[in-house]
Amino acid sequence: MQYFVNVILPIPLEKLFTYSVSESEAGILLPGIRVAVPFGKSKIYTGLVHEVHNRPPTVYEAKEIHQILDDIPLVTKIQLQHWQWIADYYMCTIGEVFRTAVPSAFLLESETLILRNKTAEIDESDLKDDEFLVFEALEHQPVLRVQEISAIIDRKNVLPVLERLMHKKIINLKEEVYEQYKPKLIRYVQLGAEYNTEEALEALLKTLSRAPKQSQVILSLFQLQAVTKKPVKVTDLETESGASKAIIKSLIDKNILDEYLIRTDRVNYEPTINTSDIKALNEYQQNALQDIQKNFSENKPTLLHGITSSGKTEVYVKLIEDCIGSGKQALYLLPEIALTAQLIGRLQEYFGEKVSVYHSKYSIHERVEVWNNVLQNRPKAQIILGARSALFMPFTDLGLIIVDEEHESSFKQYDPAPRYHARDAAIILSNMFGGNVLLGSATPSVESFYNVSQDKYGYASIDRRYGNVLLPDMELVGIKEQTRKKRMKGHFSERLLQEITEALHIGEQIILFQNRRGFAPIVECTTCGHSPQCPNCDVSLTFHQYKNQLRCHYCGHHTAVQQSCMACGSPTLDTKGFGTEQVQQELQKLYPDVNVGRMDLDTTRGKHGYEKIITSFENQELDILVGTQMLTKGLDFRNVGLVGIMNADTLLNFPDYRAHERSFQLLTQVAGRAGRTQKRGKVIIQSYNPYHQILKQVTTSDYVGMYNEQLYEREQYKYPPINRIIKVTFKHKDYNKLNEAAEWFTKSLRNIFRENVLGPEYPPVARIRNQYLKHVLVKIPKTQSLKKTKQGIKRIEASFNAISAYRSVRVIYNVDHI
DNA sequence: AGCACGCCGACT
DNA sequence: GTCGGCGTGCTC
Repeated sequence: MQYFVNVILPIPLEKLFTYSVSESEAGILLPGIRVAVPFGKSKIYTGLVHEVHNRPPTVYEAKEIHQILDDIPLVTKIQLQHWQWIADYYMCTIGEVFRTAVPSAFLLESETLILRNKTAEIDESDLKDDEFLVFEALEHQPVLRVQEISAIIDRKNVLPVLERLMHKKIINLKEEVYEQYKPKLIRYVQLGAEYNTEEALEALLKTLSRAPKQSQVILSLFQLQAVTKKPVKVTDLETESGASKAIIKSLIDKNILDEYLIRTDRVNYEPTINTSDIKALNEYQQNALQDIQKNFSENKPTLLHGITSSGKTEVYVKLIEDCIGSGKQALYLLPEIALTAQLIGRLQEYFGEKVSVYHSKYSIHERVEVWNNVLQNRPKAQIILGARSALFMPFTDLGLIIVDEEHESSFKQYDPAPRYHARDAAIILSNMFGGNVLLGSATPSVESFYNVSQDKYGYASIDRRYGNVLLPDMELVGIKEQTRKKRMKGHFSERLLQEITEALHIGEQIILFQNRRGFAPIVECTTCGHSPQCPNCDVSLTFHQYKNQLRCHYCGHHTAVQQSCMACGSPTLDTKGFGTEQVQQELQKLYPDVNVGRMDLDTTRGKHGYEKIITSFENQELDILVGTQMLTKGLDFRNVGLVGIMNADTLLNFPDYRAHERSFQLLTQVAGRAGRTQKRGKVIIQSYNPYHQILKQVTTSDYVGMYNEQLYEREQYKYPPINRIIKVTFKHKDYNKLNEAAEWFTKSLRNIFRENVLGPEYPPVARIRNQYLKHVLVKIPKTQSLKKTKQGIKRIEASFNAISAYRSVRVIYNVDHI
């Protein structure tokens, strides 16, 4: 009897790959165990066992697996099912899901190592120059990597050289597979065993009397041990004694100190946090909770519609408590940016060590540890708090998923595949466990509210702010007239400045929102009208004053700012539009004594980027915070009295059927940052068109009005949630080829789907990173089978790929594109 | 996706 | 002549 495994590889190929295994291996292997397998001529990949079977492939000889990497499955059966759903629904391969779902440390890579072959006789004169260089390098270093060889002989293609050396029996090649994950070891020290007696110790101190630094280290060690009775970390000893690493090392070398290593968890929390009791819910929260529980008893996903600062988190906490009380795991999903120390701290306050955090700013090692803790259903990972990718944790008994800020578009992954929506995928996952899902938002997505109206989701609401704080007072300020009459100071209306001065005067903090980073999006020559463009993308370069650079926000290209026009040489350059940098600068000029901070992509790089800014604003080291939409994501500042929106028009005029919905959500969310305590907050919205319907709906908090209007429009134009959409993107560096290919594909689509095919159309930015783009939209009416539609599209793709001229054009599907 | 193989221009 | 450029096809 022969044995085989079907393996998922982390590549965008539809099929699984079959490898042969021995009988004993077949006895060990289970779906979800990783295996290292040879793939192609020389690579070794990490694959995931999908099935163990006895059916030999008919048209090819199966290769043998290289190695088994786990003794128990790393991925659960439910996960594999869930992955398959994602792959089918979002039109990608299960391999692509595999790639994003597991921490990258689980995907081993192979690397070719070059070793010296000691057995053969070498005739050095027989070697060519480059061969000699490699030979010589191997005399000094036992192992070389391909990359290093490439550097030594200063050439990209090293294979011919290596082949010749192999032939001359000078080197051996070895495929090294290595685990990227290494347990974290902490170095501890203790006094050497021979100094355990008092006499020996005294003698030691005496000998060290002429080495004051060293004896200080010993004394510090005693002090530390006296305090804690626990093993002493080398790092602690360093800080306590003030001695350098070298001094401690010399003591270790002399065997006066013993060094030893202990394996630790990276994801430990300081156990100093006192878990506090969960706050009692007020009447409105209590009602909402009851509604939710009623829907949960029918296993219905439920939307919690609670206005900003109505205390949704307390309701979540209560539900989590119930969930973990019954021994199940809970998942709390948030948009990436809202995952701040603030919220993590708040949950830890209630649940202590049971909370683990998982998101992209955590290192690959930390992610592996959280993964293992969840897989083993350890108490410390009973509650997972994370961004959309936390959905892929290997839960064994998931009772509850909370999707907070449900309307956030960042729950939908845009690039690369799988282009999944974490909210929707969460509902599917929860179904597989028979658990419950709660979607929370102050401004629910039109989709979710529609699903409530269709009785697909349950509904609960809180329409009172916590502590009965009033919703902020919102004021629209038209700036068209003021601009014309030159009565604006920079981008500030008199009204806004008045309120800022007032707020500063009474010591309140201010948030100013401008949804564009940098200083100005366009630099223009006043003489010839030329403006610098990105060489790789079809966009103008954004001026960043702070670095005196022109930057492309699509590909990252940047150049220094030119003093005169590149086209005509005229020195009169002007900027158009404005971003957060400019707002910050203008403020600084208007209020020289005030501390103005800025929060956007440029100031929040790095693992603790957000936290630094948020903390200093919280601690009131900053009086005014200027920022992009990052500011809207669930931050809770106590002392903000005024929120200013610099220019609402850029949001409203976005060329997208969702622009109005999104503007409503964004503006409502920013406005909600004002006045979270007793005093009523103030919001000023500047706009060229203050009579815009959406702005009116924002100021009157008319969510239902916005929803009805949007639904009417979407019905008219057949957009979601009435219809489903699949966006097909074509991508190629050759403009003409792209057009031809897109035209061909669209024509075929139109043959089947008729008027429900839109395009092909260039996106607003038609070229990114030297690749031209074209979009086609396929609308799918309620009555049309989604599955059949996808099959139809896939069939067209198959014939498309059969045309050799088109094959190199990338086709990208985005199901339910936002 | 990688990554080899294969066929063409520009340089030691 | 070699080197590396990119188009093409395959991977159990």
